[in-house]
Amino acid sequence: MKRQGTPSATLISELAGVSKSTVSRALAGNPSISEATRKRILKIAAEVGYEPNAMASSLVTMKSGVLGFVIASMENPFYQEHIERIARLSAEAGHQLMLFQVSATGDLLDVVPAMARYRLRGAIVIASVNSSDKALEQCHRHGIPVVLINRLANDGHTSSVLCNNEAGARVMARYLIEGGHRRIAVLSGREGSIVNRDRLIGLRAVLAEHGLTEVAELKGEFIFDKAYQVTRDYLKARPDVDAIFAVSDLMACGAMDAARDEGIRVPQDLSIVGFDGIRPASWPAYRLTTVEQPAEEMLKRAIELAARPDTGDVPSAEVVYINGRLKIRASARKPAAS
Amino acid sequence: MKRQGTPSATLISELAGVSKSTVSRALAGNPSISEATRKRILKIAAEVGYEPNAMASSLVTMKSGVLGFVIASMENPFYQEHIERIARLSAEAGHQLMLFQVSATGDLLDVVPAMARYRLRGAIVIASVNSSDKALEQCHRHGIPVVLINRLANDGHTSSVLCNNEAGARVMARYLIEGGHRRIAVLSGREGSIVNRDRLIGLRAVLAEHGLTEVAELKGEFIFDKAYQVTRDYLKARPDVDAIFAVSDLMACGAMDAARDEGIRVPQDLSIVGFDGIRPASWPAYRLTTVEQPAEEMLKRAIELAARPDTGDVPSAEVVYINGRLKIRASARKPAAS
DNA sequence: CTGAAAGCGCTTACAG
DNA sequence: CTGAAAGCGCTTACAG
Repeated sequence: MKRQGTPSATLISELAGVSKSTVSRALAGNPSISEATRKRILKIAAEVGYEPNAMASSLVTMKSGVLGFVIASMENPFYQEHIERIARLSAEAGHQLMLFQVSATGDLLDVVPAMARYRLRGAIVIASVNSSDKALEQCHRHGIPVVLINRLANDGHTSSVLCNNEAGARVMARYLIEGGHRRIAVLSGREGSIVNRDRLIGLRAVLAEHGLTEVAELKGEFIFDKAYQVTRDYLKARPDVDAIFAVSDLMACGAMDAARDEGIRVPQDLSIVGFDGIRPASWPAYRLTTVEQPAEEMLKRAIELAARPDTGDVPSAEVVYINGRLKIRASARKPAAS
Repeated sequence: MKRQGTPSATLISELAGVSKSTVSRALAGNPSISEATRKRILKIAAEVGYEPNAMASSLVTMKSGVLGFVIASMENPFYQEHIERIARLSAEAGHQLMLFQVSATGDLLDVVPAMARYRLRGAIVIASVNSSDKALEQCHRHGIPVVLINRLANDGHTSSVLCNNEAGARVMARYLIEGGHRRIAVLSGREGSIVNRDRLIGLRAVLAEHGLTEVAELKGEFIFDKAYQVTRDYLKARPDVDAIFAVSDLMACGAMDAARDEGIRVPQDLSIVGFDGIRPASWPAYRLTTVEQPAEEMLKRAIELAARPDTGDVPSAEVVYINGRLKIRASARKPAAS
């Protein structure tokens, strides 16, 4: 009368007339079990709908199949768009994904206790969540490898996967120059963000090679409305500007809307480019020329690093950069065909 | 030499010189523990960074604090945008969220085994994942209450939370009529979708009250590109149409882009409205008049239903409808001020 | 107010 | 090829 709820290995073993050790082995595909018994056990398990309790397994094996994915309340749709992708990739790699959300003003530290309670195999943290050294150190103490997306840590044990933001910005800057643009303004993101920093560095390096500097820095803070407003204010005075290099697609879209509302044609009067590869950037309203982050590869690598088998000896942190890809659409004047 | 890894209750008990029962009680806030011992235990626990193993707890308490969130690879950004919201709401309700992703051509059935292995407390399934009767029945057998978002099941145990799509469509239709629109085309979604069905029903009911029917049905299948193309083809012939009622914001944005590319001004020449409340709909490129789904309330209710305490006796399925809200922006001609 | 014991559902040496 | 036993880290009656 005990087993009224979910079937357990014990139930199957009774039904099959074997020990629960055998049931466990049969379901795990242990080759030491005879074909006949395995078949019988599998059949019975299927009939009663038995699935081994993952919590119990992980308790005894001392390893978890659960990866944490830490997100922040974010304005940038880039990560939102890839949530399915990371869920799919984790599943393919044999892991489950558990979501942790930290508020815009919070810190990774807020969710470390929960992460620890679930004894995560590893965790992936997106750039927009504040990750204090203390939080990172606690993760390490809890034995949870963490990998940061588009962000760097300087402790010895936190890995990072980044789009090669500087290189991508260089490619874009060169494209702009080849297109004949000389007076380039930059629409920048939040200070202190490594994404913002590296993309600016890339742009400025190329400008410098050509004896140029940006004609203006508009501070969009990675926020759509802010980007719209600051761009609109800037354009109102009809400045002598060729192109706006936005540090993110979201801001580029805001800038394009500002131009439209000012009656400025893109790209005839002004080129606008972005970085990221968000969906709306491809819509006819924008047709944004941009550098696409290699999301699939980045996430795949992040999962590998987060789930890296625990080889006793300290696996030193890895930092991997993956190149983005220039996506030419219609928001920037193109180089003359050669 | 055993406890080298993550601290356990046993470690704390040794450090504090008490039994692990006491440790467990102290951390659970059991009032039978004296202030002094509790303080001491809490202090030690904090020092070594002890967090009780959630897997072990759920094993003995036989209850899980984990909710499943089942998503599909989807074109519609509506749910993507609310992933943070549901993560936050779950956390506030004391649950963790585990993500399950089923492919566009797959079925909920694909992830039921995984859901079962983790002995989920409950699961929330968004409209775009195919949920066969068989999948739903298996969830029931596994004791996992499932709640469907914007979709209905006809078995007796699956709950649903829906935006009141029909009522919302009625409100919008009336608004259009009051604005003087008489020749209204509809840009519809996928057949068989209850969202599509109910929104069409609402629209048509109001049209009928005014002796009208739609002047055309454009099939957008809930896909941006499709909506753009079908609308553009339709508008090319300069049909005599007042307004396009799009069954989703995403399609409305596609339709607006089509109008723009055809040189048709919105709303001067043509009104276009949507339904959902996605972010880009609020951007200056669109300024879309729409009906916003009450996502916060819907998700909150869904979480409550999915986490409903298991009261032995079968909790019959609940179906809750929540009204959307008309959001007036600039994509539709407004009724004359009265 | 606290502890010893049993048990949740598994896996894995250790025997045979 | 299979089983009995121990144990993963907890919680919870049951005693005291």
